[in-house]
Order: sequence, then C-alpha cells, then structure tokens
Amino acid sequence: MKQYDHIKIEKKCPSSAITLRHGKQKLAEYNHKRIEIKWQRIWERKKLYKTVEPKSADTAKNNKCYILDMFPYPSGEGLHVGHPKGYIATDVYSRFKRMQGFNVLHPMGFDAFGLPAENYAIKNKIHPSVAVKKNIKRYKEQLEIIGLDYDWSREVDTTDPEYYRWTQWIFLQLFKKGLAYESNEPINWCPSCKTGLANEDLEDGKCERCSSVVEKKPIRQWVLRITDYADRLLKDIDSLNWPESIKESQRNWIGRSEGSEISFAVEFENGGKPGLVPVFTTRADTLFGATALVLSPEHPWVTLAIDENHKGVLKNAESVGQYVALSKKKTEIERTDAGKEKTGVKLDGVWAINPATKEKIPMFIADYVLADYGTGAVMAVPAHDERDWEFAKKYNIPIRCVIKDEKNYSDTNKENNCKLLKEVFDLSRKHDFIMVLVGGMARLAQSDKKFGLHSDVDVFVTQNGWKIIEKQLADRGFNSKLSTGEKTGSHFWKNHKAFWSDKDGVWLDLFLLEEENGIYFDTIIGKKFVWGNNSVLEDVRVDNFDFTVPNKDLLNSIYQNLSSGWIECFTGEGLLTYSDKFDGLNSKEAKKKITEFVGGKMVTKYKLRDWVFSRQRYWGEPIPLVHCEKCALSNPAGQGVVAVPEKDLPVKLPNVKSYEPTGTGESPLATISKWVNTKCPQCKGPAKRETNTMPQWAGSSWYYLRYMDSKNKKALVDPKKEKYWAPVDLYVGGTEHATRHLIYARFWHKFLYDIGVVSTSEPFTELKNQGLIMGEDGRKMSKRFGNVVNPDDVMATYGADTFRVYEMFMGPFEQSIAWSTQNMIGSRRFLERVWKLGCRFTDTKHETVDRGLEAGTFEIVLNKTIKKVGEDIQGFSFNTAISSLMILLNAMEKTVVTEEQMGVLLQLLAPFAPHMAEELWSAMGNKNSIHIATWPVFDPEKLVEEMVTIAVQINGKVRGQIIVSKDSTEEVVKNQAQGIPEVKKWIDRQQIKKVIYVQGRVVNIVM
RNA sequence: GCUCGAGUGGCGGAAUUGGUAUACGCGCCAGACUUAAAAUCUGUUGACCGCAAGGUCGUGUGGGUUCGAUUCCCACCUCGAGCACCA
Repeated sequence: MKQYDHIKIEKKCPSSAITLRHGKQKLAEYNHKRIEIKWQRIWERKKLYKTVEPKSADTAKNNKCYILDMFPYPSGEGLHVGHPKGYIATDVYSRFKRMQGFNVLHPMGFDAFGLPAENYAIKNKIHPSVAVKKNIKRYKEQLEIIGLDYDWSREVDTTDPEYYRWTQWIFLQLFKKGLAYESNEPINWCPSCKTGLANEDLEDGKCERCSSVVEKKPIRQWVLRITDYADRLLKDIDSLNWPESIKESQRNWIGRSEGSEISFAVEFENGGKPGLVPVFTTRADTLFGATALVLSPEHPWVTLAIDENHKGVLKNAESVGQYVALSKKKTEIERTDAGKEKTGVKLDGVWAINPATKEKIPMFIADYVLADYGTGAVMAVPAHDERDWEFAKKYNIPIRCVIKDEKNYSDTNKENNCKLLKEVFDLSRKHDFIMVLVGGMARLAQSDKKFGLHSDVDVFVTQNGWKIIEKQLADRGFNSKLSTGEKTGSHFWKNHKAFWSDKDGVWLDLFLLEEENGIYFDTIIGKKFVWGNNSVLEDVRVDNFDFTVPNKDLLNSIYQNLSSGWIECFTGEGLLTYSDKFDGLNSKEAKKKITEFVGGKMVTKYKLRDWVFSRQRYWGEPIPLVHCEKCALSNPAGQGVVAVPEKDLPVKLPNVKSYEPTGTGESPLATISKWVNTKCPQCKGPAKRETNTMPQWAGSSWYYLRYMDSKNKKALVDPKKEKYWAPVDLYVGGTEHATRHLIYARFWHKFLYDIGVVSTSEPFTELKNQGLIMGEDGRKMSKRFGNVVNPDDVMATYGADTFRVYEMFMGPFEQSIAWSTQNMIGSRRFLERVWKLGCRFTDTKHETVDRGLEAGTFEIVLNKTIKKVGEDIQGFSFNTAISSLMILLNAMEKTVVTEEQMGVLLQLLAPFAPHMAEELWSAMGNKNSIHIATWPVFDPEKLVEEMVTIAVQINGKVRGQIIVSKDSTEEVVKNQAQGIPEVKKWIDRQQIKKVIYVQGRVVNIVM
C-alpha cells in the first residue's frame, strides 16, 4: 500500500473543530449529519481520494482501475434521487477496488455546451455562461453531500476554453485528414431550435430537445465522415463487454447491409433509350420476380424527366410532377409512417427492362422509396417483399413467386394447407369455377382421406403422360396405381399446380408446392401466368381443357378475396424457382450468381449517415476555421477554407449580450463583425471566421481522455499517462446514450487511435447501465407528475449513508424500480443496528451478548459473507451484497463478537456506508482511514459447516430432513434417511424402487 | 411488424452446471416495554382444507423431458425497452 503513504491520517488535525481520536472513544447516538460532514471535510483535507500515476514508467499496468461515470449535463433543475444511482454504484466499486490495492482513477466533470443549456438560458434570460456556472456549482454541492470518492482535482468542464481548445484541436485533425467536409445537402432542421440537427438528434422524426417536427432544409454545414468508420465501429462491437441491448442498438443504428447494385435499362415507348437506373437490393436472388421498377420522388431521373426541357417524354409528366411536389411538402413523419397506405404514380410512356428476364416492366415513383438510402430506386418484387407486395396489389403489378419456402413443410403446416386447399375448393364451387389439379395425387390422396378433397376437383393431370383424369374417376377415389405409374423414381413433382383460367389467358394462379412431407401453398395471384420452363407443366396447355369461364368481375373479386385473406407474401430465403437456369439454387448462392449474370456488383450499404456537425447556435465550441476569398482563388479545390493554426487555439467563443438564434441558417456569431473578421492565417489577407458551432456531443466524445491528464497545456493527454490509464475499465451510465454519445465517442476514439493519440482501439471495455428510479407512484420521476424526490431532503433527514445503502439495496442495478421512502427506512434501521453494535467496541471493553449462536457457526457465516460481498460488488449485485451484510449483522447480534470481527463487518460495509464505517473504525482506535485498509480475505476452510441438513424426498416431494456430518458416506446418509418416521410411514406402504443421493443436498426415495 | 429483456408472496426482490422455492428488506398480524402513542425488541406471515396430526396446490398459461423443473425443450399469453417503408 505504499502508494497511499501520503494520505495517512495524521494524529492531529489542524482544525480544532475536527480532532481525530486517540484510542477508543465513547460515541453518542447516531448523528448522521455530524459524522458525514466531518468525514467529508477530513477526506478532502487529507486528499484521501487523490489519484497519482506511479512515478516509474514500468509499473505494472494491471494494478490500475479506471472507473468512469457518464458526466452529467447540469440542468437548472438539479438532481433527483434517480441521478446518483450510477454514481453511488461506481463509488462503491471504486472504494472496493481501492481497498483491494488497485490504483483507482474515479473522476467527475461536467458537460455543458449545447442546446439544453442555451435554451434554458434564453428562457430564464441569463447568459448561458452564467447559468452554466451556477448549475455546475449546484450539481457539485449535491454530489458532494453523497460522500463520493471523486478526485475533483481532475474535474473537467467542456465549456472551459482550456478544455475546448482540445475539442477544437481534434476537429482540426479530422479536417486535415479529410474527415470533415462542408456540405449543402438538405438536412434535418428544427424550426423551434433554429438549427440543423444530426440524425442521432431525432426521436421519431422530432427534435430530441423540444419535440418539434423537423423539416428538411438545405443549409451550409460541416459534416464528419463517420461512415468511413462504420465498418470498424460495427465489427469491434463484438469485442465489447457491454449489455447486449446496447450492442444491438448500435448494430441496428449502423445498419450494415450487404447486397447488389444492379442496373435496369430504361426505354421509351418511342424507342429512345435514356440509359440505366441502378438499384440496390439485398435480394438479387429474387430478380426474376422483379415486376416493376420504383423510383423515389427525388430521384434525379425523375427530376430530369419532368423538367421543362424534357416535356413530352412522359405522357403523364404533369401528374408525376404533382406527386413529386406533394411528397416534398410532407414531413418526414408523414413520409416514413410504415402503417400508412402506399401511394405512387406510374410513369407513362416509359418502361424498364428486367435484366434477368428481359421483360418490359412498368416504372413508378412512390414515396415509400427513400431517396437517401441505397440508390434511391428499388426493383419491386411483390411476391417476396412486404412493401412491394402491398404496392403491387394496389397498382395491379404482377406478382411472381420465385422462391420456395423450405422451412414451411412441417406436419402442422400440412394440415393447415389442406384446410386452405379445402377453402379454395369451396370457393371454386361457390363461384362455379373449374378446379384443375396437376400432379401430386398420391400425396393429396393421403391428405384427402381426412378432408375429402378429391370430390371437389374437376380435372386432374398426372405425370403419366399428362393424362386428364375425369372427375368421375376422381370421385371414385385415388389409388396408387393411378397416381404413380412408377414407384421407383421420385413421383413427387417439384411443382404442382391448381388453377383457374379464362380463355383469354387471364389466370388466377395457385402454386402448390410439394415436398416429402406435405403439400402447401406457396403463393397465388398474378393476372398472367408465366410457365416455368423446367416444369412438367409445360405440356399442360390451356387448350387442353374446356372451361366454362365466369365473368372477369367475379374473377377479380375472388382475386381480392384471396389476396387479402390467406395468401401471404414470403420474405424468407429458400430455393429458387421459375428463375431459369438458377432454379434449385439456394438464395445465398443465387445472390452472387444472379448479380454476376446481369453484370451487377456486390456492395455494402449503411444506414448510418455522416455526422452533421455544425449548429447555427451560439452556445458551442466555435469551429476553428476561416474562410478566405483570396485563398479560394489561388486554390479552388480548398474552397478558401483555412484551418486556424494549432498555436492559436482555442478560438474563444466571444462573450456577447445577444445570442438568440437567427433562424436564417446562420449562427448568431455571424453578426459579431469584430469577431468574424479576422486575418487569414495563410495569406494574411482579410478573412471571415466560420460562425457555426459544434454540437452538444463534441465535448463528451473525448472527455474521458482528459481526466487522465486534465491540466496538460501542451497536449490533449500525455501519451505516457494515456498508456497507463487507458482504456476505461468500467463505464457506467444510462441507456439513453446508446446511439448518440457512445457511437460518437467510439468514432473519435478510433480516429485518435489512427493518428496515434491513444493506444487502444476502443475507449470503454466494460459498460453497465443503471435502471431508472421511478416515482413512488410508479411513473417516471418528473416535475409534471409532481413525484420528484429531492436527494438533498432525503439525505438531510436520513443521512447520505442510508441513502446510499438504500439505492444499492432496492433491487438489481440495471433494473428500474420505484422509489419508496418506507423501504428506505429499512436501510436506516440496518445502519442504526450496526451503529449500536459498533458502540459496544468503542468505550470500554466490548461486550456483545451471546444469544446462542456458536462461535464456530458464526465463523462460517463471517467467511461466507466476506466471499459473497466481494463477489457481489465485483459483479454489480449490490442488493445481494447488502442482504448478506444484513445476515451477518443478524448473526453478530446473537453471538460473542471479537473486535477483529467487528472490524471486518465495517470493512465490508465501508464501500456502501463510508461515513459510518469510517467513524466507527476510527472510534475503535484505528489510525488510518478504513477506505485504504486492506479488503478482508476469507478462509476457504471455513465456508462449510461440519453438520449439514439434507432434505429427504419421496418421489420428489420433501417429506423430512436429516442432519448428517458433511463427510458422511452415501450409504450412511441413505440409511439414515430411510430411518426417520416421516419417511417410514411412506416406505411401509410401498416398495422402494431407487434411492438417489445428491451430495450434501437431497435424498430422493423413488417408490 | 422485427429484435432484445422480463413474468416468483400483499410489495421490492433472492435462489438456475436441474436438487429443501419465497433468502434479505418492506408491510401486515400478535406479544413485550409505555398511562398512551411513536420508536425499539421478540415472534408469526405463499394459498387452500383440517380441531389437530397432516394433506393438496403453488415461480405467466398449456404441453414435454427427468427420480426431481423457477431452472432444460416446444407452443402460447402478458408487460417493458429499442428499432421501424433501410429494399
């Protein structure tokens, strides 16, 4: 423990108010206020929690432990009791680690740039810098009374120029590496906050801050190329010890999808060939089923087709134009509501060519196709995509099934399918259709016994020379002779078909697929049937049958009926069918082969967008760039954007009176000509500063690095210190940062890793999320519900130690639980009992009372507790750690306890109730702080009692118990078990079949 | 709709390489102390039947595997969280 020499508590305190006791002292009643303030002052004075790096460079790194809380954003409201839960947990953990001899880094700071602080300032008419100072002060006071072990000498504040100089520095490095670029693309614009926002700042298409519906607005902005890191951000998720839900959210957010880019040729009716439209698809295997090409309304091809110069290309350019205009007006929410009915407009006078089938297919525009994902155009495969399916039904696009569902052949399905088949037959009867079934009679005959299907079928075609079997024959029932000409070969046809048709060749298709274990419907519907050219059905032509055909309206109504009812679109993967030479391939292989076949390429796309990094607001880090017209002329590629030299950082945010957002797309900084007009660092001519500021998430994307070396004026962090402390061993905070802070920080960290500033590729190895504390009424704690509990009040009444113990005891750390003051009183009672017990050791000789608990048995309880508390703190199971401390206390109250044993209790309690533990520890005559005492070690020999209780079961039901020596042999235990009266009375009646003994646990007698 | 997580007394919760379900705490009830109350201490407390001995049921529901299932398997229901027209 050498490294802590400097914090040994001295014998005399400089302040007369606080003297350390020499020897044992008599203690008064438990007065939490006096004790807590006293020790907080002493700890601060003694710098008990100050962290120092080891002096020699070769100190083993495995002795360090960097424990980090997500630093708070100090709002005007102050903390409620839910906020400190995570801080208390890391405090318990870090105290435990310190006692175990680790060199602990447990810092704290404040994040205060950005919209919330600025909006608060505007609302309350206080300058943000003043409001932030005030809020930080309040937060810090609130945190201090909890008795947390932060090393405040390392505090960071993201709005401090000495801090944001390095935020700006990182931006410059990104800029130099080409990862920051200027753009004028339309982005999310919050009309209320009057600024552009990143995708991550939205919640359901609304501004995350003020819940206003965002608009798309083209403004000049700075953007960071986070997508360059998408692949690495995704891949490295696997290596992180994070909650699965957070990892899943990040994977989801990054949204990698592998697919193909395939071009569709476009042709005009008049013969013109305007070129190719590329689509992105993850399902190239379904290309043969692509029966339309759908473009987003913003697609450049559409824009071109409806502009003045190309009038006449589209026959319906006007209605197309109207649709495009309508889409533009819609908000993001209206456009992306998946529940709403799909709309679109067919492009008349033009068609696309399916590159696989070479068929002409219709073209549409529809707003369900997103402009900014993939290529802004999709191939519609109605049979195998829900959205296309829905769209196709509405606009009468052919639906063609090209994938067989392999998985769907279970017995239950077979039964269901037969029921469905029956339904179809009933339908055909009702509407006077003719039912034709092709092939598969053997199978059908079997199913038929149950459902009596055959009598409904009018015409059968078998494989034996494609004979048409008359209905009469069918009526007589099937036999194997009829259905299988030869028994050897496969008599299960790959595809079977039942269909209706009219003479015009308008078909209502029903595919019946059959495999070894059943028949089922694959898909139906399609106004025009295309024969697969591999099928046995090739020889079956409509001319072979003499149909009586109902009218088309009726056909249509059945079509509707069927399509809305039991027919489903199959979106899974399977084996290909009706796909020419690719038939029988599985989806996975087919994706590659078909892409290759049509000259496409395999590509990877991400949902993640580049990070819109500028805000048209005052309260943020100025972006350290200048715009110089002269430099733009001499070097057009650079567009006149010049980086502020590193030595001139920080570019300080000017202190101004008026900072309200302008709403013009310009930051309020633009109006401060004194600040804006500057000298170009390159050509020394006149230039203008960049007036956009950075988003709220900038400062928090790297703050954990600054704690390692918070005062460094020369570098963001000293590489030596970084090497020692990195990475953060344990990071604790709320789940709300899953797709914001935690992605941004990983991105910046990886960038800093690439340029050699940090030594690890990931910033946070382990992450834990605390569950919320709800109001006493079970609702989320909020001013609105009037159920907010103020921690200051709680601690004034019950004490910080009680508060801490309760928050850790209330339930599993990750779980949300409602606050209960009543339950908290239980924790207070526990501490009072510890106090009472402790007092017996402080004045004269200790005298706990023997109330019948044997010393040996107690030893075992004590050792078990040492083991369990250590394991539970390590595993963040604080509730069970405290529960076992309660069990220990219960035992201590029933036996004679030694001073040393009392000390162990205090040490185990110290992380949870640091003030009380310290007070009693000190009062018992210890000179050094309990928080730097060595964590107790348990004796493995003393974990099991000599005599163990074993349950005796009869047929698995507990009937009695026996107490045996822990070393008893199996035979002895079994015999003893059969000897007890509760068991005897059962045994007497019946024969014993078997006796099972589980070592030290249970005997089960089977009758 | 998709993904993930969770369903245990009056309440928060404990226990899962399958082995005495309800630890610990809260509340309730009874007793001690008190003129009384609060506080504190002691004891009881899963449900049902029974005077009792004792028995039956019981970890969301229904099945299954097993000598034995809160724990494993299948199907379903409910709640919570996240994502959601991403082709």
